[in-house]
Amino acid sequence: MKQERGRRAGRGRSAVPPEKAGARQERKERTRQALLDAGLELVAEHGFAGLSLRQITREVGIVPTAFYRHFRDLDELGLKLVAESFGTLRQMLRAARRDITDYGQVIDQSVEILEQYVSQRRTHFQFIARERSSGVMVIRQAIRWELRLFVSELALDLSRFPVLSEWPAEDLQALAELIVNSMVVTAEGLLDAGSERDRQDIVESAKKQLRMIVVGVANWRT
Amino acid sequence: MKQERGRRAGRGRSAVPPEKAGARQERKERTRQALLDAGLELVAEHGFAGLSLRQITREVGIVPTAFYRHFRDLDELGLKLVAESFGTLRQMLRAARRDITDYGQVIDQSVEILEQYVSQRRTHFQFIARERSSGVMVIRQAIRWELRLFVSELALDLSRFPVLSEWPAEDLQALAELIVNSMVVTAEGLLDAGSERDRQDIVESAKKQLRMIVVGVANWRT
DNA sequence: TGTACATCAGTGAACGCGCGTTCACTGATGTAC
DNA sequence: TGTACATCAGTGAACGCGCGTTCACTGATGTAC
Repeated sequence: MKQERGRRAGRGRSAVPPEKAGARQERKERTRQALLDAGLELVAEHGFAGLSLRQITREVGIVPTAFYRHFRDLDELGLKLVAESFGTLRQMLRAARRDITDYGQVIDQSVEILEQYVSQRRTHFQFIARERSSGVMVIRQAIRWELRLFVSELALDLSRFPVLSEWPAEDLQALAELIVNSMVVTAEGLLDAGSERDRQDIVESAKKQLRMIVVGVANWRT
Repeated sequence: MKQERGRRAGRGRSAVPPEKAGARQERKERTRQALLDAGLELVAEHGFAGLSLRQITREVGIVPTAFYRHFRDLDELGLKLVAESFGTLRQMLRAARRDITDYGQVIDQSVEILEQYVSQRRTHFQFIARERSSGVMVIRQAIRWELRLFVSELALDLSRFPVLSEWPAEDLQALAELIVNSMVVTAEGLLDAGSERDRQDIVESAKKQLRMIVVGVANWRT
């Protein structure tokens, strides 16, 4: 997490590493990403409202004032984290489109993909789950907006299923919302799961819930 | 929100109001409730993590140090707010048990009761929705725990429906979870709704989703 | 009913702390000739 | 290839601010006689 530069800070006159190689721009980009990573990590611990600029720069190993070379303020960093996190969500949706071929196993496979992504990109899911309802207005609104887009994208995917191809847009939207909400709650559960047993219970419950929804869908008349 | 005492603070030597009537205990209780109310109000604005003891006491009109006469720290006040908020949720569940008699209208009536409670006890719902996923561990855990209890209570209610009386406990639990999650998300939506139009869309979508779930339930085989 | 003492909710001064932000700076990297 | 100047990521001192918490206090209310 910390850059090697960090350990050197405060020793010599300058914190810039002596190695000649690498463009200035590249190093700036590396620092910027380190700030984003540290921010994400700290949000997972204390929530965005509990985040401090000094804490982030301390983690990265630069002086607090250097933060302003990369972001106007904490909110700007937060919005970048929103974008980054939804990038991961979309990646997951693409993986689902790609990997789910057998419609008979669509539920099990969906939940497994979710499980895999939650464990691999833990902090992104944590960020969205936490800040979706947080007290920091600008972040909350950005997440709500992205989530609405995400629901629409899923609704489009769903319309490709034979059973759903004739459904009115409203119904598809409501269904996609129901699924996304269940997925978000499942992800939150997985993030908080204390044991392997917890994890399996949550996965089983999520599958059961999706199955109920699918049974509802199969028998639905608008 | 402010007690009349508040406006007098800082004028005379003592902030205690001159009126003789009322036991000391009663006045203490009034201050305590004023602290809880002010806390709830401020959480709705900035989230619990953005709450400050000084802000609360300023709102109530007492000096910061007097806070300690009522609560050990902010967390203790927060936990009281969790209890208070779930009191409202249980009251709503009782209202549903009492008022829903026609099973044909169970969905419309449930959503209407939710709508009514959300608008009447706005801050309690806001508190639960916000802090359920917040970065403040002790509050988050308390809410999770209460929410799990609440799901079990609903599962018990559901088991009284003829269609569900033969369901295994696991399935009932999963169904109750699905319903509670949808309700929580619906409540969050209602809290954020900007216009009457928004509100109606959310209500319609919630009803549609519950109907899908009910159709699923009617055709369910474990 | 009156008096002497105990209780305790609220006071106000004081503290040390971490915060975000400003500012003039430094020195390695980049560029023009 | 060498020199002179520009750029700019990171520095470090300084600021004012609101915070939680401590402490000894005050004076209205409560109680015992």
